[in-house]
Amino acid sequence: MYNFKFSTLTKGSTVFHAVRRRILLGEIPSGSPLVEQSLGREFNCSQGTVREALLRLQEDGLVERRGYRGTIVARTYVTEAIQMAKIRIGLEVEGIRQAALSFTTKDLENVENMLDKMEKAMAGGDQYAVSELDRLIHMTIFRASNLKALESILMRCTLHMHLFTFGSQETKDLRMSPTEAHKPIMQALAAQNPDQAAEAMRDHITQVIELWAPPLKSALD
Amino acid sequence: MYNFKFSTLTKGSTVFHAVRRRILLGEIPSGSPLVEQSLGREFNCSQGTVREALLRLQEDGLVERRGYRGTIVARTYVTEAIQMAKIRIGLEVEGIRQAALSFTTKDLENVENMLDKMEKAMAGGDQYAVSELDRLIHMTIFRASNLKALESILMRCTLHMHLFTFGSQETKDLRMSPTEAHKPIMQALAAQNPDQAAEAMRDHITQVIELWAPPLKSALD
DNA sequence: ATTATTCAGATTATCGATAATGATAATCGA
DNA sequence: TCGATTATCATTATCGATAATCTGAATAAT
Repeated sequence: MYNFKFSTLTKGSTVFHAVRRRILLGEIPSGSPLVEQSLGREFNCSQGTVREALLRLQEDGLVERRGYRGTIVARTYVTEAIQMAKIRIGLEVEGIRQAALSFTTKDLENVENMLDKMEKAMAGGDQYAVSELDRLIHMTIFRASNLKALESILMRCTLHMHLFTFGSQETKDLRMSPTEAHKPIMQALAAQNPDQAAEAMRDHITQVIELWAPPLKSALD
Repeated sequence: MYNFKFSTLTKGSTVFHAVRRRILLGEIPSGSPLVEQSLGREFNCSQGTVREALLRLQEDGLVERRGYRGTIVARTYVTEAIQMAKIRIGLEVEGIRQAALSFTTKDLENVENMLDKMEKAMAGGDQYAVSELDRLIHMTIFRASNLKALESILMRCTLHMHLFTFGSQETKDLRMSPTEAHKPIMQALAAQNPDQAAEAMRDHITQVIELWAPPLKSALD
């Protein structure tokens, strides 16, 4: 009993997240092969389960599947990253504009909570948790815009930018506080002011790009 | 010998294309369930093979997979279709700008050839072939821009718009000649003129939206 | 020397069967 | 009657084994 509903990690999900984590941390460099059978052995599951995870990673743009010639970690190029950034800005700015109107106190609390966790993760030096929480916050806000079909595109762009950033430069440890960085956004959401929220979001993303991916900055007129 | 490399539809690919076709023709309406086992029986393949096809359809945004609760044909909403259209325009306009510089005579011939096939398909009343060839032409041009990672996003947007259009209104048979409709684009590509090509592409897509999806038109400032 | 051919290995693709899950209907005890 | 529990059913998730395909190296033919 106790229908605890810690449902829910299917095994495929576990593999998906584990491999995703490795890729995003750069533990498996771009272009490296991902072999279904050996991953299956490593995670104690069948090849088919790994295959499902790889298909989902492909959906996120993190791997390239090339039929009988194997699966590799996706590669990134600056020209592509620029377009990804443009799409991301367009989506998040328009998204928060919609979201601002329907954002509830509960939603705000929810995001505050994530920001707290993010602070702690940063204090603890858990780089991966930090970036995951950041994505979670942005996706949570975007979700409130009710543009479900766009979520996967947004996620793809965000992940591509992450991959590009980590692939092209070393990690910087100096970062401003997440709470501080997201404050204007939170204020605009609390005020339910769409224009203010849109501007805050645009500024925020632009700042992040400036800090983490200078090569992209110049392309964003 | 003759390594003809009609390589080759894997069985999963066959199922993928067959189901994709049905969805795009509206033979399976939005929201309908797609059951792995019964599709497997129908196509004489195993459930796992169907599953792979469904995962790929999800990547294209044509189906929603909901874990143990089944897979359904994707639904569309006007707010989402608007954003998809914006992304599509942004991508194709920027893409053809790049493509114009590297477009070869051979590429041009290739597209001309597709336009011929498209004329014939239209004469023969093969609506699906027409739309597939149109997508193929646009993707071929975009591919020349060397933005590979963006191709799946563009495809997704295009397919979403198709689904939205077919789901929300009846088929119109009156259409202008494909060759005519794409002429300004072809001329600009032949002249290798990026700005002209970009403008031609923007006009073309706008016209298509005006003709096929009026609800989207007003949202494109 | 260059081009075909063959062959071994590595890897993905497919299969058929079984387990796990979620939704709903049936049952039972207060 | 009502709420909670259990059984049933449709469907997806997973497995282990086998088939199909690709790559590259060794070999043969021109």
